[in-house]
Amino acid sequence: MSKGIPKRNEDYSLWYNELVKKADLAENSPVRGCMVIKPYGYSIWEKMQAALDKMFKDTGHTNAYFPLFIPKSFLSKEAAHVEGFAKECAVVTHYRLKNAEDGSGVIVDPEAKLEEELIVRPTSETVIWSTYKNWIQSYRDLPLLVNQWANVVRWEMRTRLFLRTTEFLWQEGHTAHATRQEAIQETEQMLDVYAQFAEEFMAMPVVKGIKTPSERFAGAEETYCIEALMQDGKALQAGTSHFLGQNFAKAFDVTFANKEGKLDHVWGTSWGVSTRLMGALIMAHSDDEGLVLPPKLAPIQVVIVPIYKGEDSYAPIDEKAQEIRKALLAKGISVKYDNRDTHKPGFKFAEYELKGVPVRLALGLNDLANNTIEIARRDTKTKEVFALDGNITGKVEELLADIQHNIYQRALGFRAENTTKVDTYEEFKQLLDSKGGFIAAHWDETAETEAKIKEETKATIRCIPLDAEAEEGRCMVTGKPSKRRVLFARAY
RNA sequence: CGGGGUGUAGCGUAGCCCGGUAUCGCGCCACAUUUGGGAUGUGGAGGUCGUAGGUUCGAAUCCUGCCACCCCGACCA
Repeated sequence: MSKGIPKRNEDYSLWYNELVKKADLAENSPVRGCMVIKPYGYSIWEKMQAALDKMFKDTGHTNAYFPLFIPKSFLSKEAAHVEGFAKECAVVTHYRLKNAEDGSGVIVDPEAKLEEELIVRPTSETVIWSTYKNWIQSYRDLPLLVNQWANVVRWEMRTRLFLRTTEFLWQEGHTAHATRQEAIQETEQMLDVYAQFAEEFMAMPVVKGIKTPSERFAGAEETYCIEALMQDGKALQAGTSHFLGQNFAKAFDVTFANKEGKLDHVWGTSWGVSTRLMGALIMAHSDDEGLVLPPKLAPIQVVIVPIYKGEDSYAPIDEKAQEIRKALLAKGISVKYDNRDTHKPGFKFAEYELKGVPVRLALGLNDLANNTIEIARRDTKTKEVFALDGNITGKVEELLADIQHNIYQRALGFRAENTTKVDTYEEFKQLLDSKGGFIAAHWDETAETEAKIKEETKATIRCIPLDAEAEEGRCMVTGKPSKRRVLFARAY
């Protein structure tokens, strides 16, 4: 491992790419746009999964698994849906390889052509709704609350580790309801779950809002989202929850008999977050020394580094360190005791900073003599000497909680500083090119104006915030009346 | 998918213009001395120069196709 990573303020995207690789989160695979998620990176994803999965279960959902392949014909059932995904689908056309006759290797066997091509799922609405048709007959079968953890493939033109990969991991919830109102409530509930997860676990503040019609999910009647602000002033869509209306139910003819015995189409929702959250997590908190992980998602919450001179001094230090390690483990804290004698302490310090371990304990001969331990925290990079006759596990628990809180507050402060109200288009453009961030401005609610702004400034309407206050104003571009401000930003 | 750039050991690179089988640093292995912020010395291992062709007596070097990565556009979780 070479020393250091590029500086954030010199080249943000280079900093990001190098950090992902140097911190052992992921690397590129031989196939364009696909990544290998390395054990350390995957551990973080597993923690995210565990927390989200519990939240889904707590709100009444259960997991299931639907197939990777979708018959091509399914994609054409919901018009807007095809429109949205057709351009980025991977297609399976054959099922067999054979040795080339000239010995040059394997080739696709032309005789093994599929009658109907299979699409590698870009999302699962179509397979799932075609299945739901058989699962739902009566209002007694509703609501149907299912989630799946899966991989999906979207043939994106331009990819970036975690932020946009050809294949990515995600969860997709797909629910069916008897009434419009209930489906909308579900959509909103899951948006709240995402927002709560982002803020509580990722320590990342988000804005809850609604997408404009042009940014809406293909096949949805309404798309809700959570939007986060990254350190370079760009926005990142961190999760979406869609109210599908009866679109998919109609496309796949999913009906139910209501209490009056009348047939009606069911109302649907779908909602998802992906490994893109890893990118959000990295960009929300990390610095020039490496990752800064929120304690609630850090695979290693505490690292203990023994510092000794010669074999003789190791035994007593080891004994004390083991004792502390066990005490922390007993409190449910994940601890790594790094007693490798192949690396010096300074090397280890730098390495755990790169990997974002929230708390570091260093224990040496001086500490043994004084009955103390050195405690360093990653978020502020400060150190203190703690007397071991105090409650070390309590101290660490407190510190972990404080770090979690502190990085959230820091990100919240950053967002506040980088959210600006703007009333003129000139000011808007100027701000985008200087500090960026979220810009709250009036808009005339037309797709034309939205497109014009996007074309001229590359900024998009991230969302119409749910908590946007009613405020009479005039569209900054056309001067037409507007009832509230919407949130603009350049985005990932 | 269009424009630009890059690809040499695990990582970062020199060599390429002006063809003669590869430089340096980090890392790796062994031993010794080290260990409170990325250790030092000595010795050693590791490369079909992204890939497939072509030109040539000879290709990392020149030409062509392909693959991947980075940047800019169009597309997007």
